[in-house]
Amino acid sequence: MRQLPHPDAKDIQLTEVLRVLGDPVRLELVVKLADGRELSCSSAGDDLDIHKSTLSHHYRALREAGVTRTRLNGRERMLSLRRDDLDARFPGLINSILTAAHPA
Amino acid sequence: MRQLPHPDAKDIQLTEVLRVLGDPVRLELVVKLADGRELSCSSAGDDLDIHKSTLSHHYRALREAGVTRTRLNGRERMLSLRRDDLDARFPGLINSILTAAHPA
DNA sequence: TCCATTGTTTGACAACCATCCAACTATAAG
DNA sequence: CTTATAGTTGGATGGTTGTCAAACAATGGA
Repeated sequence: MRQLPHPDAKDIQLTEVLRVLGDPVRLELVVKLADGRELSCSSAGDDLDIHKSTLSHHYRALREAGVTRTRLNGRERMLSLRRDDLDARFPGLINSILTAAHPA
Repeated sequence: MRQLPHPDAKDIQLTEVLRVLGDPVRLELVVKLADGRELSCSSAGDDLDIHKSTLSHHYRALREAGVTRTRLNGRERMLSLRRDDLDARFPGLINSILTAAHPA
């Protein structure tokens, strides 16, 4: 498995995006990726008191919904937000969600 | 029961809104309310092939999440989208969701 | 008063979900 | 080669969810 499967941008489903983001843990993870950085799985979840396997399931849900992209990098997996793809498909959506979620 | 309980605008939670809208049936219902009309429960669900009790549960979920308002009117219940409240709390969110969901 | 209409509630049920734990894979480092 | 690191996978579990069906409540009309 050299690469992880990601849905094409055109196949990203709105209800899937909303469903996946309708979980506090996953929304928090996405907020952490909002600034465009790539984060490893461990650094993305390091201040959440959640078992690593649970986080792994969340990462998969986010990836399969098309919300995040996962890049293999040695023994790490770098997560990033698929902002361009999401913006192209659902203009303004991610922005307004992140604005709403951002405590500042 | 003269009035149904609705959350205050300030108590509407983002994850609840996203979770509730992350269901195809409920999203469809909200799309139908997008133009600002009030719809009775039966007219809102008349072209969906779903049992009326199931729809009733969806209506409650939408109302309790703060997405819709339900007004008692005789033996009907009139549904409407709480667009102002949602817009005030999460600027642009409902708009971008409706735009994304709109088939045209 | 009786009946039709509108919608809710309760129960049942299968499916799904978030979580933890233990075992596993794969890569990097020594 | 051996060990440590980064994540995943599969099982188990308890809780939630979407659905239908049947019974119920409330209103309006005949």
